[in-house]
Parts: sequence; C-alpha cells; structure tokens
Amino acid sequence: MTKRVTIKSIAQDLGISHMTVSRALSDHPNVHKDKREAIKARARELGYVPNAAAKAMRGDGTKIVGLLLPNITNEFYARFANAMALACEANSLHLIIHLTNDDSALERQALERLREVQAMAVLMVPTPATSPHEQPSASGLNVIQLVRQRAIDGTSGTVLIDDHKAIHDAVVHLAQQGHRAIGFIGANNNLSSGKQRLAAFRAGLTTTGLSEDAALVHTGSPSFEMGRSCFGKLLKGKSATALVCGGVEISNGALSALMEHGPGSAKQLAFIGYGDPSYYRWLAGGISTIRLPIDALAQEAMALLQPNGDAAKGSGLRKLNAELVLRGP
Amino acid sequence: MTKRVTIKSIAQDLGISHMTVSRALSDHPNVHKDKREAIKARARELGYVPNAAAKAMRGDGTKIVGLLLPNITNEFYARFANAMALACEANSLHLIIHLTNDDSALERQALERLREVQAMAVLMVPTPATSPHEQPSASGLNVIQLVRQRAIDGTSGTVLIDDHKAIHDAVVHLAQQGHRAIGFIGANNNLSSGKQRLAAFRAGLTTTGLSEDAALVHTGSPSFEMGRSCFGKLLKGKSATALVCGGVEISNGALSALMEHGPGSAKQLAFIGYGDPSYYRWLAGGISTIRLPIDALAQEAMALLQPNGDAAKGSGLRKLNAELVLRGP
DNA sequence: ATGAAAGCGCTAACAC
DNA sequence: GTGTTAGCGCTTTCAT
Repeated sequence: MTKRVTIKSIAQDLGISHMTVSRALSDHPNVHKDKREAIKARARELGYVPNAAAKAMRGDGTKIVGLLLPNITNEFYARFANAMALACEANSLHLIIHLTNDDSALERQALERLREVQAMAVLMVPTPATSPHEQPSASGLNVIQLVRQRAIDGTSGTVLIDDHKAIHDAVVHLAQQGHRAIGFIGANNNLSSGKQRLAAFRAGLTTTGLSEDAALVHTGSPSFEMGRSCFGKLLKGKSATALVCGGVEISNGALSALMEHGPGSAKQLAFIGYGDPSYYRWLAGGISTIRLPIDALAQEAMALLQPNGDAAKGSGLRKLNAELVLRGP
Repeated sequence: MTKRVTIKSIAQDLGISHMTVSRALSDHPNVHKDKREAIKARARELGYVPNAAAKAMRGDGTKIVGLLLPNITNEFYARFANAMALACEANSLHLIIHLTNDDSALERQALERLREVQAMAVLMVPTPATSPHEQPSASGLNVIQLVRQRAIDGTSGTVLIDDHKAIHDAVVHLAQQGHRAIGFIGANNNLSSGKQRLAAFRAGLTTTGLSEDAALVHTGSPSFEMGRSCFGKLLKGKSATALVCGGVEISNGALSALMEHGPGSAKQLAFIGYGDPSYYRWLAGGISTIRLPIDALAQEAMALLQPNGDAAKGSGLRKLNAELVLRGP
C-alpha cells in the first residue's frame, strides 16, 4: 500500500512549499494561476484527499453526524434513516449510525464514542428514561431529540410527533363502528410520548362515552416482543373487539401475533396499527394505521442541523402531525 | 460550552506532565499506582474522552467502518445493516453508512469521503459496473465486497451468495406444479450476480425440459421500479403462470404490482420472491421465496474486518448458500 | 506571491 | 517513575 498522499508530499514532489499547495487546493487568491492549476492537476493525479483528522484537530469541525436509533429493522426507523442518509449524502456529511436497542447503557456508550470523534451533531431517539444519576454525559455534543423526549444535557432541538388527534380519532372511529371493548397497547410512563399516547386514547374513550377497562390497556417498555405478548394477553383475558397500538415496534409485534392467529381473526378484531409499513395495506384487506410523517421528520431534523435559523424560529421544538389512515372493507 | 478536556488540561489541573496523564490513562506500568488512580478519577470527573482525530493523525487507526448500500428501506439491506451495526457496537467500532442508490457517482463520492476519514475498512454492495475509466479510487482503502462482485481496487475480501441451487430448484418446483410458462425478472449483465442468477434460472428450465421464452425473461438495472414495470410487461404480453424473481428490490417491486392486481391474481400466478421480508409469509397465503442468509453474511463480513485469519483462510472469497422457502396452500 | 513557524491532542522515543 | 521533545497533516499568522 503506497503511503498516503499529503499536502507535504505533493509539495516535495513539486519542489515547493506545502503552504503553496494548501493555498492552491483551497483556491486562495494569492497563488499564481498557472501554478495553482498545475498543483491541482498533480493532486488529482496522485489521488490526494484531505485528511479529515488533521482538519478536525485544528477545530475545523468534522462533518460527522451521529444518529441513534433503537433499531433499523423496523420500517419506520429504516425509512427515517434512509431519508437522513440521503440528506447527508447531499450535504457531504458523514452519518454514523448507532443502534441502542432501547438500552440506556448502549446509548451512553454511543454518545461517548460520538464525543470522541467530535460529531458536529447527534440526532437521537432517546431510550426510555433512566435514573437521573445515569444521565449520559453529552457535554460538548449538539443533541437533537426525535420522536421521544427526555431531559438530556446539550439538547439544542427536539422534533416530536403530535399523534393526539390521530389516536383520539382512531378510538372514535372504532366506537362508531360499534366497538365497545377497545384495547390499547403502548409505552409506559418512562417516556413522555407513552404517557401522551395513553392520554389520547383515554380522551377518545371519553369523547365516545366509553369507560376505560384496565384489563384492556397494556403498557410497558416498547418493543416488538412486548407488543406480541400483550396482544396474547388481550385475547386471553376479557377479549377486546378492537385494538389501538401506540408505538411502531408494538404495532408490528401485535400484528405478527394477530397474523399467526389465522386470517379469520383479523376480521374479528379491528386492528389499528402505529406507523405505516408498506405492507400494512396488503394484509387482511388492509390494516388501518396511524401514519407518521417520516419525510417531514427527516427534513426538520436536517434543518436543525444547520447552524442558521435554529434559534431564529424559536424554541427549537417542532411538532409534526400524525395522520389516521383507515383501510379495510 | 466549556473547553474540551484534554490530556494536557488534566495535567495542568493536576500540576504534572501530560505524559504522566497519558501513561496513566492507558495503563502503562511506569506510573505510581496511587497517582494513576488519582489521575483516572480526575479524568472521569472532568468527563475526559480521548480525541479520535489526534489518535488517527498519529496513524493509530480510526475504528471507523464504512458501509455502502443501495438503500436501507429494503428489508434485506436494513436487516443486514442492523446486524452489522450491532456487531460494530459490540466491537466499539463506528459504522458510517452511505447510501449509493445504485448510482456509481454516489458510490465514488462515498468512497472518497471514507478515504478522508481514513476508514479502517469498507463493506460495500457494489453498484452495477461502470466503464473502466470511471473506477472509483479506493486506494488505501480496505474494501470488502458483499453480495455483488466487481473489479474494485483495494478489494481484500468478498462475500457472495450462492443462489444457484435455490433458483434452479425454484424453477423445478414450479415445473412440477405444472407450470410451463415460467417468467424471470433479474439484473442484467453489468452485475456478475445478475448473470449467474439468469444462468441458474436457465439451468432450471433445462433440467425440467422446458425451453426459454424470451418474452418471459426480463433483465435490467435492479430496482423496485424495474421490478414493478417488468411485472406489468409480463402480464400484458404472453402471460406467464409463474414468476421467479432474481433480486431483492426487484422482488418487492414485482410483488407490489402483484398485490395491486387484487387478491385473486396472487392465486393465479405462482410467485417466487427473492429475499425474505418478514411479511411475505402473510401475503396471499404465504409467498414462496429465496431466503438469503443475512446473519451469516454479517458474521462473515465482521470476520473479514479482523486483520487476523483473513488471508489465513485462503483467498478471502466466501460463498453462502441461499435457501428456497416454499409457502402457500 | 511565497515561505516559515506555530499549534491543535496524542504517544513513541528519549532523557533524567 | 517522571518529564521533554518531536511529529502526524493542516491552516492561521506573521515574515519576506
């Protein structure tokens, strides 16, 4: 492997000072035009690429953006990561993705590593709250929280999803269809979003004059497995005739359990998912769901990355509306 | 924002030489034990994290692994990326994901950026071949190719999928079911894997004594849209009674077209997909498919990242078998 | 218009 | 056991 081409090696090759090379490559005016072109040509020839580490060490910033997600197999996160990656591609940014698996230890570790590389910003879907003294030290990090919100040191912006109306309307819709035993599976109080989704569900019940049946409401740490198992409980106990899901992982988990119960049961239980994976429309005649504005989310996140116009637009807290999508016969 | 905590600032804070701090933090023996502990404690207190850029500049390596994928919305790539990200998490590596969208210009750009940050290795699913003079300069990069193979400078390892038997068997299975008009949609010759999949399809036809009908075979640059549109052509022209897909994007695209044709058509056309998204089992009574060994792929890729045992095991070319999964009534 | 020096954070190689 | 020096690649500042 040939030694790395540096600004100095080019200078030596050309018998000039490395400063002239530096200036030429950065289009500084004070370089003779012919010389500049010659230098640039030679650099291209040699396959020169600037050394990001050297630039970073000078305090020039890193062009590195961190992205912390619970996982990337869930289509919601995958699509979001895809959108972010494309946006970063377009802005010549590096996107470092760390998966937290909703584990605060992994989250802490990821943040620490991103401090090491001096990421210019970190976009993160926070894991469910940990005890206060376990707060990850994100000092020096420009943190932007997505979808979920938690008290995190260094947070400069937050983009949340306002799903209150969508969840509320989902319950009302089910009630109008004649359902009286409407279940809910969502995240617990460790997450403010979990709390709010449950509140929205309850608001829906109130609107329709239904009273809450504790046996039909399940909350916990949001995961695929949790959605699966809660769905099982829901069927075994006082059986619900309808279900509203309050989380993307939960929704997929519950749906997988539903599908395994056979095609018939899907018609007996009105299912309203959360997030809108591409295949929901094809399942059991179409799965109704609460759709999240993925592209808008990515767009807002990118906007918050830019230094300008951040505080300008106010507090740095944005909310994007979810949308109820009804499907089926 | 407080200034960054460095080895020097700690030294100053403690009134000692920065070298002692350096030694203490890296557990060098030549430091008085009490002093070492004191230094470590203070460093933790101050929230010290080593500066990756400085380490990189000394030539100590970067712990950065690049991953180039066409996209990450396709469940196959998403699951693979997920597996790689978890593996990197476990090994304290940074995973930088670049999406190429199967565009060689984006691929070239991504490789250049990874050279800038001196990635220790790059795992890539190469885009379809470009003209030779457009070869991306990956010099100095430790490239590992995945799934697809192309002549790329700096390649130190390749992990491919051997799907010959699976595709061949798929055709034989369809023939045994009585199908005589079996279609195929796959990648074109720009990709060696495309060529081989078509060859496997033809081998299947030969085995069963069927002759190839050019109108039923479509190849091109593999993408969701391509799969969709070719599926349309297949239905309009001499209509096939069965279809074998030769690519993950193509499979999803073709399937989406199939689903839109209504639930009935799925039973008229025997569909064999490629890749095994979680929902295939739930569609139209179960979609048969060629399943790819995602976890094994990630495992092999990780193994190739480790410097040891690379050349030891031979040429650095591994092949993993795909598997035909039959579903449906 | 060009060059020389300094310094970003870190550690190997020398002193002592 | 501890401290000093030098140098990785780059650009800002100060000569020339």
